[in-house]
Amino acid sequence: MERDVDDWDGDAFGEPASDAAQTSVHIRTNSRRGHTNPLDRSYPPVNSVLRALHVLKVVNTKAIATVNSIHAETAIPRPTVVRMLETLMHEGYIVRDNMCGGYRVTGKVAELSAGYSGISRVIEVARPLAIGLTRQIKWPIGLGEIDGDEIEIRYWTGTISPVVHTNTVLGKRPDLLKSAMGRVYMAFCPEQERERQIRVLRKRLGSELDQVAESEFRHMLDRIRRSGFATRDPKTEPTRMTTFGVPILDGASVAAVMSVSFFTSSVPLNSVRETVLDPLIETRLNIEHALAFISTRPHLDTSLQREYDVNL
Amino acid sequence: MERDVDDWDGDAFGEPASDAAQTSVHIRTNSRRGHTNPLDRSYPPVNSVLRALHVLKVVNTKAIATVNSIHAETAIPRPTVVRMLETLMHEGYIVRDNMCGGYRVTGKVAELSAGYSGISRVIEVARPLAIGLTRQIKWPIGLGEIDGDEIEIRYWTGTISPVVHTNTVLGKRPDLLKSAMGRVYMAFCPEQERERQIRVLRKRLGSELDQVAESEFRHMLDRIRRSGFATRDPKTEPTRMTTFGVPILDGASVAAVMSVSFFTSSVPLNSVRETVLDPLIETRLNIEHALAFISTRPHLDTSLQREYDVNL
DNA sequence: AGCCTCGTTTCACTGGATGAAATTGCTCTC
DNA sequence: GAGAGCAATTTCATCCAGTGAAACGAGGCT
Repeated sequence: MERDVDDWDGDAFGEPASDAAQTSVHIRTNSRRGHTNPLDRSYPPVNSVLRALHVLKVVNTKAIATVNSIHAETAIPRPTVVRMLETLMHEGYIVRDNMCGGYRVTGKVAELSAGYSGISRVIEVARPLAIGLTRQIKWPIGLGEIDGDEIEIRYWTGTISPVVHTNTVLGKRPDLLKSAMGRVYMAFCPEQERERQIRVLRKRLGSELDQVAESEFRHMLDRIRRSGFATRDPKTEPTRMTTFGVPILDGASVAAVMSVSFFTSSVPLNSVRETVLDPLIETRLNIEHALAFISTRPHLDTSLQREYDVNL
Repeated sequence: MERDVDDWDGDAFGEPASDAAQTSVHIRTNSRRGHTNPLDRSYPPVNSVLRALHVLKVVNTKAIATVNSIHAETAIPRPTVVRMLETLMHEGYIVRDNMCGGYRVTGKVAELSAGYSGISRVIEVARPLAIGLTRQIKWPIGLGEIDGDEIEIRYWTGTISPVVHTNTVLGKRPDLLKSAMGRVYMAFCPEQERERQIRVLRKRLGSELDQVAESEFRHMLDRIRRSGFATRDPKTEPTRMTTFGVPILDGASVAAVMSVSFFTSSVPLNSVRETVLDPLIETRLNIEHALAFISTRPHLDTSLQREYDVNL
């Protein structure tokens, strides 16, 4: 489809249109400047795919669905409804069952939504807040998650930060000992997980992590828990920058970790707390509130909905 | 595709092939005899739909997916991968985000699997057990769920019962006062729900449910809770048959209700317990165990999986 | 038995889906 | 900074996959 900046209302996504978007410059998926336009497309949608998804959605809203009831609700011709159903049956997401008198979804549909329970959900919630914070303080925000014995950085607002000219940090894997994200994860993760990770560190580092070093590390973690944030070891690269990290907690688990980096020389020491750290902590709290909200709101559960006594 | 009975291994579904299936007779979705063959198809699967589902499944398995990583895992050509991704973006299930360096699923994917949480899940678990019971005792088994102020029958093995020649009971809506399913629901549902349903009954029946009748009803529910099963009021149709109902509990909630019906005159009174009721109760316990098992088993959660310390 | 509804099957039609090739943009190394 | 390599996107000729009206058959209801 032809790209038209007027089709995109920046305010609809809680963020003003960037210069790049306003001038209809297409931002690629791996672009390091600007941000992708949610309405950008290279192709028209594939019609049969739209239909199959529509049929699947409708079958999910009914206990038992029939060809006729799906046709009535979707306006798709009956032979096409049958074709879509049989394609979904082929993949195991739906079964046809005359003992039910229709079609129903199977447990296998879980694989079509399982990915949302992880970092995708945190990013979806955190994204507008992180973008807002970068617009406010200029410095880039990162989001990462534990992956084995390292943190993997999954999100970074550096593409819209006016002070960022460096390469990306997406995909980078900061360690658990010296990085801000790693340290804050170790401080706030469940104790059993922390002990397990420390055993892994002992095994990997050998004499580099002797009893004295380990004791110092544990005391550092205590201080981080009390203060609520971690700092990257200043002897590690990039040495001209400071990085703070805070946890994103979802209940008792560390759903993600968040960081901010800035040139040490460009922020007066006595105002770091006010201009960088406190806004970071406030954004963390907002993200956690939003996560808690979507965890407790009523989910789409048709049986619950139908049991309500409707008083008109 | 051409139907070939040899392609279907009845044992794979825990049930022997019926005569109808063995002779390749096609059983329709609304057929009242025999059972549908899971491998029966009128059309070949739609290729673009298969690809889109495959792409969606793969994106769900990754935190952040790229065109190249999806191509590597699916063997789908890159332009086609982009086409499928953009179709899924069109429906809101996936977003492209250069701040993540790739594509990720959104919370909207929940609507592709939400339907499984209800009666579909109970039927999926209960189906082989109910079929086994009908094969054992000959009589048809029904499964229903509460829908507003009535039970809706969602499943019935009458299509394979050798003693059933009547019309179907699928879609029938037995009431909460006199039917076996309704009474057992009222006995075992949470107290708040029971009181709400009784208020609805008072409103609807007026003087037909005076204080004496209501008190008798409550005492009956007490007896049903103690005995573990309900019986249909013998004065209601079909009068020549007896129906027993038991609850299917999932935790504290009544996930479904299950019933068996038989000709009263064809089962000696002194052997009803042994030949009909006890097998029904045993099947109920097996279904509940299976439901509990799938509720607690580890779900597909990629972040949890990746955190395990792999000791090779 | 007759009529209506639902589910399935047929098959002529055509434009939508395809993917190799080209192009463009990004990453990494020296 | 330059250049090679890789990733993402775009182009467009091709053709058969997806379509759905019509027909058919099975099931429901009176």
